[in-house]
Amino acid sequence: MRHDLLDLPVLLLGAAGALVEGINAAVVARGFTDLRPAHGFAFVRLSHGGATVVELAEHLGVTKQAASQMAEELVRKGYVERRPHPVDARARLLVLTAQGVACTRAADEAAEEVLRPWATALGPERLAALRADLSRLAVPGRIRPTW
Amino acid sequence: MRHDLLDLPVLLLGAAGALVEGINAAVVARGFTDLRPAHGFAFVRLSHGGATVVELAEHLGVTKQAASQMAEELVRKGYVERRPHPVDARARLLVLTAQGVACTRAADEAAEEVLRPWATALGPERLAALRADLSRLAVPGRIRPTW
DNA sequence: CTATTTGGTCAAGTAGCTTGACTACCTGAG
DNA sequence: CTCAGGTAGTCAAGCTACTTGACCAAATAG
Repeated sequence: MRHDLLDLPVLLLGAAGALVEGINAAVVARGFTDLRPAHGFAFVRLSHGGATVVELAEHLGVTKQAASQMAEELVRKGYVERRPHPVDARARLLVLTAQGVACTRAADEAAEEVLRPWATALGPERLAALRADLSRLAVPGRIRPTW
Repeated sequence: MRHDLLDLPVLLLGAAGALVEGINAAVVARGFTDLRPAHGFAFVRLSHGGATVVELAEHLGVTKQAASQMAEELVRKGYVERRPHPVDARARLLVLTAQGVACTRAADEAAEEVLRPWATALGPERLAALRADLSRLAVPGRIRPTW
């Protein structure tokens, strides 16, 4: 292994951080000023048929209490709705409201916008190769950036 | 732009997170059990001739008060030493102790160890290409993962 | 039916940051 | 030189997103 690969962690972190910051800034610029990146990660999980608090907690890598608090916040801000769970009377299904769906659309646009300069800098084929290589690393997928 | 590029943020975040977690776990396994990844980022800045509190704060992307608190913690734990600044009597130069240097060596070994499976999965040339592409993105370099 | 597990919330505590205020020292204009 | 303003660092207090612990209600196992 080449020794200068050791700065790969820094590069990876920088790229990921810039991406997250950029997307969040673009989402805020679109009027969703009361959201953090962590909320976006929650939206990702909720946007496919909803999820329970426990499922959200697992997705975010936090305790169910923390997930419950975030859910409460998102409900209060109008992005999420609590519905009775279809098969489990204890559980409640968290689903996005119309405002929540609008926010995810804005986030998609923001992501594309932030990625555009990357595509022009690297060329589309190199960027696609980057994505392919990263996807082959079989990353476990835990999203929990609170270091 | 291909539409499946939109999962690049998730991939990038996952890869960066896995790397940071892996390196930190390996460092902890080598006996440095009282350190977080954020301390590693501080060591990166201090390992080249030391730095002042303000310089450390800029590197970490936090306030000088936060950097001062971390410096105090690292001094207390024996990784860092405060020396009078050679040209500015207000400032104090933070430098790594022998223990701090040993920890950075352990972190280098840990990074190599964590990257090894990546090299075998992608092949050395693809990994090098990955690094090259990332470095061309001109990432500002702010390391501040507290979202 | 009872015993255990599971989904969710309430409550209190904590770690790592923030803003604000202050001292000591440096720097530049006159 | 003096002195006004800027800078390095610390102390203090406050905030926020998390944590652990306790608890209830509903599901599930025996």
